[in-house]
Amino acid sequence: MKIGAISKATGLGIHTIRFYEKKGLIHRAKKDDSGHRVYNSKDVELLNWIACMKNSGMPLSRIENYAHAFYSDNNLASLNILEDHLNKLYQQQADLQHYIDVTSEKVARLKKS
Amino acid sequence: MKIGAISKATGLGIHTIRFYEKKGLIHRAKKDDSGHRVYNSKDVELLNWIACMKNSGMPLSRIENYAHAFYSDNNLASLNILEDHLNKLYQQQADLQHYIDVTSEKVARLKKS
DNA sequence: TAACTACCTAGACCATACTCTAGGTCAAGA
DNA sequence: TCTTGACCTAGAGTATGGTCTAGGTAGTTA
Repeated sequence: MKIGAISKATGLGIHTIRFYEKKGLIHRAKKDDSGHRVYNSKDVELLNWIACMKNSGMPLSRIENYAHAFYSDNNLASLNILEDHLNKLYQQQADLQHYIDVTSEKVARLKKS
Repeated sequence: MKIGAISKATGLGIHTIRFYEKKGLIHRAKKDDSGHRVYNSKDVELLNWIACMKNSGMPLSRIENYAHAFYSDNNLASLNILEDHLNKLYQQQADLQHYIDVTSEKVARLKKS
């Protein structure tokens, strides 16, 4: 699987994947005889997780921690990071609920006036 | 009320408030005899809303639309923007729930292994 | 063989949203 | 009067996260 294929599989752009590699977010991919990057299903799995975490607002610096744990096959470390992430998502959920409440209230007030 | 006071009142930095003014997000403030910006309670209200919308992920370009409606005292326009914003918040809520589900599942799986 | 496509590298460029600096004014307190 | 602190302007610098360009290689297709 080359970069174009994994790009399609994960929804991340080719430039973005190379950018993540350059940043150290993902490991330097193995290259085939032509010097083209080669990916496997584990890479797809990781990049899909990266996309998921990114979309839920995790900064790349934190995603990098998760990626390191993922590569080290250190389930405990991965678990810690994911639980931490989950807590952040719950916090986000609470904040979001607050913004929804405040905004709904304002909408209701405007509708009455 | 000068810029330092409104900064404390809204939690936005002094530089940030001047930056918002420069961007056209908020109106150019009136100046006193010393050339210092003067704010009133309506400005506090708007800046608090801006902070709220910003924290819930609205880009400044969209916040600007709301600010224009706010200044024009056009309740209908404000209402439209706020309802639109509310819909985006609900969408965010659904997305967030999805990320929570997926992450919880992964956490549960890791705990079993 | 020529064109076409996907890939490569290094590095420039972009958008967003600040954040700070330099150099200066002004009013009040010691 | 001198110093301190809050303010001013214009513009430079920073952080994040991409996105694109130039110039080139390699394999496949007409």
